[in-house]
Amino acid sequence: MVVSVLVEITSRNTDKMFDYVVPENLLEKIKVGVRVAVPFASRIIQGFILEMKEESEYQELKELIEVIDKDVVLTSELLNLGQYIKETTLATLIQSYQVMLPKALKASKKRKTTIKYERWFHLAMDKESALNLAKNEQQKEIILKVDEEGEVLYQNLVMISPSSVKTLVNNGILKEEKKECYRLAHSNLESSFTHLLTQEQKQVVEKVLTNSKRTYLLHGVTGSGKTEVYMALIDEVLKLGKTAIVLVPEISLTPQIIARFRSHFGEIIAILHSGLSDGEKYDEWRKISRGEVKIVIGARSAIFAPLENIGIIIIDEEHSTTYKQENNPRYNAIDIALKRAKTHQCPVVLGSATPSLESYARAKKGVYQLLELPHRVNGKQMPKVHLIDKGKINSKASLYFSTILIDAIKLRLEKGEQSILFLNKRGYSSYVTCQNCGYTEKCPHCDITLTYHKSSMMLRCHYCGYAINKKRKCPVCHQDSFRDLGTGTERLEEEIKKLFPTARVVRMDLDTTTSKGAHEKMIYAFSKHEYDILIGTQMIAKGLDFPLVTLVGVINADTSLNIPDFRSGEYTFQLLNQVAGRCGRKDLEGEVYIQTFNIDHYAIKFASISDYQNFYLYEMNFRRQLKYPPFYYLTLVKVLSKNEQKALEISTIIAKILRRDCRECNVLGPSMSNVFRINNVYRYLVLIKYKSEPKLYETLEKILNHYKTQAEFSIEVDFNPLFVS
DNA sequence: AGCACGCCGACT
DNA sequence: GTCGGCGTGCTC
Repeated sequence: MVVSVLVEITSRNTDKMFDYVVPENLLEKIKVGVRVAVPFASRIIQGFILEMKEESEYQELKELIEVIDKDVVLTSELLNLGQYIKETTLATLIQSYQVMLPKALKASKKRKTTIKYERWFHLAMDKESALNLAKNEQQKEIILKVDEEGEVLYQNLVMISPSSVKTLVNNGILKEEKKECYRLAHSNLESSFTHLLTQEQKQVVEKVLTNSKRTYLLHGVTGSGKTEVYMALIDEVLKLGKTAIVLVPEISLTPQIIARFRSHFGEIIAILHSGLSDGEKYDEWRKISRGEVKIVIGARSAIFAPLENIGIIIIDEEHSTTYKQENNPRYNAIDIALKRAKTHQCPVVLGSATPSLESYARAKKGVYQLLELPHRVNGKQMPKVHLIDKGKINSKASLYFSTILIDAIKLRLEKGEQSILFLNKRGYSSYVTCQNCGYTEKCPHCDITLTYHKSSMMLRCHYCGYAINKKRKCPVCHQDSFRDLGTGTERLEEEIKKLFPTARVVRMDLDTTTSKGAHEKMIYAFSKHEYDILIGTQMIAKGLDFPLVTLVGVINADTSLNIPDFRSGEYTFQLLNQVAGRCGRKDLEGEVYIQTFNIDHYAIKFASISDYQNFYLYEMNFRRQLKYPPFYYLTLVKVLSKNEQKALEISTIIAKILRRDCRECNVLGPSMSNVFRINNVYRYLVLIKYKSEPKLYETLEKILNHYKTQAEFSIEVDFNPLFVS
């Protein structure tokens, strides 16, 4: 017997099958989809069995060394899915498989994450004989305890005497048994979820149930109760004996959401999120793989959960950019969902208050079926939004807050209500500039200014992590005239504390949430009204639900508007909508204040009146004129090199080949990327626009294979990229 | 990816 | 004369 093995080496050069002879003693263990150890060149490596056959064309076969798994890790569905990922993203096949599995199942030189075992002890004989054999009081105590409970964990015996336990086992009185166990810290949050659906929600659920092979776009305003709809749908799916996958953006996978699902569905859920350790993720994965759970909730990669018999796939906040993986394989979880749904003949529900233009356009064309939840469940109007022209702010109290916003916060403090202040920039200041000579502190490895973090007195590069202590004097003119320009959340916090010395303020951004559980603790404390004001970045925009929040302030709506990307308007609209949706969710009315220099910008205007329809029409018109998605497809080719000339040279050649071989494409560039140098690597971009281009994949694959042995530069291909700078 | 093989410069 | 630099090419 011969097996074809895909070796676990991340290189285009080795991304093919290698055949091995199966020795007699392993014949019983081999299966397609298990991991094996094989000799490869002069070492031993891991790989996956992808095929079994009687003979090989290759003459000098080596022998398989070991079969690692007892159970299949890549089911036949996942094997096909990996092929699909490779074909649609041009990643290597091995990358496509690796992305579907937990880290614990990946080959690595470092210490491996393994299955955790518990040590259980029981009596090897009856109580009386055991007691007769006992040599001392401690041994007797242990025997009595074990007899009483039948079976006892090691942890509960060591406190009596670890050495006695050992002796009893050695003398054959106690018997030890190792049992596999799962490590998972259970959330102890209670949930007040009530199960009654509104008429609107019921209709949506019924529509999905009538045709279970479609893709649905659920367009529901913030607070319209999309989660209740998801849960009701899953209830129905479970009744049919089927399973469900729910994807949510990582940052909205809050303890609140988890608690809601847990209290409704109990133990049949597996939850996959970045807060889990590798071991915990592996445990959750095994529960899924063994069919011990029926529902999987998780971020992007949960779409690969090895569930059987899937009855529905739900993708919440479907417009979220987190569903696209930004490194190889550059897949989009929505595409994977559609592919898996086809295999399982089940519906996909894409939910959002602000659907991506691509999805909404598909719904309008009838590719997806549109479902709408236009009202909030509490019967309340959407919060009132006030636009504040930053050009006209002349508040004496503060540089960053308009008087009207300060008054609004003050009012909330007096009424004992909570406020959320949003600023999409962390740190203290985004530039440190010398007022005397104009020198600005920049990262030595990247083309970017350094951000000042006051708490650590350091300047940091947000691209490569470079950090230095802040200097007192300008290194160029030696004057003591550094100024901090541009405001981040850190300075905002300082300012708020100055303005409202008695207010209890908490700041949530990447800097304050790195330690494990910090994020959870802050949310919990804020929900218990231990704070009056929550200041934060992007991470507070999604999913949070606090009944006492009646004010949302957007300090600077222009940060997302100014990113150099054709989707900046769409991102701004989505962000403002989401942030605004954080208030007025229960009985109290909410108000939103948005400070901006672009008070007439369409994205801000339409967001302020929650007018998705007109935003969509306006944005579509712009996309049509400039030949952007959803009217045209995009593919982005990046050429990276430490050698600036080389990057230019290769990207120029690639653009030329594409212009020659893909005549139906519009090839733009090469151009320098927005941040030209990151970590001393230069990047050139070639952007391809097309309605249909039959030869594009083939051409790009040829280019990748042609240059696969090159070490001086690398080429990255991104189909349907979300960021093109 | 890693490692061997291979062909040219500075050393015990 | 040898040690070792990293360029090229192969791995069932």
